[in-house]
Amino acid sequence: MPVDPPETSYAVLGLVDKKPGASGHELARLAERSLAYFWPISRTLLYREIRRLEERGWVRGTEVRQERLPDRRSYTITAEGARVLSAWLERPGTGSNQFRSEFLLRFFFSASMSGEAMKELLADYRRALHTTVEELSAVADRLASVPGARTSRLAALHGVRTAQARLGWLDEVEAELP
Amino acid sequence: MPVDPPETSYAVLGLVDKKPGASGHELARLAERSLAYFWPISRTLLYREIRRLEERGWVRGTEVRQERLPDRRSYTITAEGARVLSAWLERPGTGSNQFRSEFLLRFFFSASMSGEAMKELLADYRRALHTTVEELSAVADRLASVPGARTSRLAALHGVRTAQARLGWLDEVEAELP
DNA sequence: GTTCCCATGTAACCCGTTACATGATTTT
DNA sequence: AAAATCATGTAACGGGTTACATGGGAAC
Repeated sequence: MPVDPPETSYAVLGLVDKKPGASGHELARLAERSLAYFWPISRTLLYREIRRLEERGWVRGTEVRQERLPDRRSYTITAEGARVLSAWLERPGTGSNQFRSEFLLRFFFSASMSGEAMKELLADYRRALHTTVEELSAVADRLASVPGARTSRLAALHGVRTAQARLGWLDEVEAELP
Repeated sequence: MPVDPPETSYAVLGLVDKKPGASGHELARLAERSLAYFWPISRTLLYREIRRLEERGWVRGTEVRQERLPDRRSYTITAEGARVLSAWLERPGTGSNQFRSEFLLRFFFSASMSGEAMKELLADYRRALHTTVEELSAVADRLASVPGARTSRLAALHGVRTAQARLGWLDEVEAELP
């Protein structure tokens, strides 16, 4: 275990804090519906992080026997975990944004591409952006009527605005290309 | 060496193709000025990739003795490398976009943040976006007068439009928050 | 005399992904 | 009979980062 936990640890800690008593399975589903758009955490990684949080004493897990369903481990944040989470939130971040776009990589080298491949490249990107706009708009709309979900809704809106701007960029590009 | 090369291999291959005869050092600088915004490649990683491209026979490196400056290795794409690069460009991509925003992660959990920390979080983000807009606008402007740099210029513009949209989002957020 | 540029690497680390594994219960 | 849901993991891999290393020439 590294001395300095990765940001993902705080992400999972935050999830446990947000949904006390949740199981790994439930946290994974929550992550998939929320964090996934700006901080993806695969199921396997999430289980590993939970284990580490428990080792550090930031969350406590208790075995819960269930009748029909398989047994589950239920997690709650500890007092120390809450302190650590709060300290992380107050501390200014590094502002790191990692962004890797396969589309832009191909587009950057597209000079020697055939016209057909170029058209497909742009069309695929447009489709993907369109899907994003629809998905995230739906999320934002749903969250509009959920109390206490303001930042979640705004985070979704961040994705919507980003995708919309890129659709606009695509229009600019297609107007310019032959 | 894995059977299937990572996208970064093609990125470096593309760079060698774009700038024949360049050294690792030069390629690293080129990557820093161009790819870095949407496909960052650290210097160390780039040197490793070049070596692998050479092992695969996609680029050929020749030692160049220099007088005043240290010796350098100059790289050129091979016929097979050109075929592979072209095939990669024609082949439809997976459309993968990896995006991880430390800002959004903190923002998502900002419910329990102090007002001060919240203000700082937003201010930092605004500053970073502002810097991006200025940097990339300058790049795009410069490339406007460079022949054959259309896609490079448009790639920069993609970043500008994205950052502008996020600044607009910040306005929305600040209008809504107390 | 310190700092910047050229130039190329090695070593260690670890975060995150993918594939594999198991098994009961409920729904279609 | 098949597929989805609940539930939790292990193992292997590798892409990418960071720190460390060296050394000459030029510029300030």
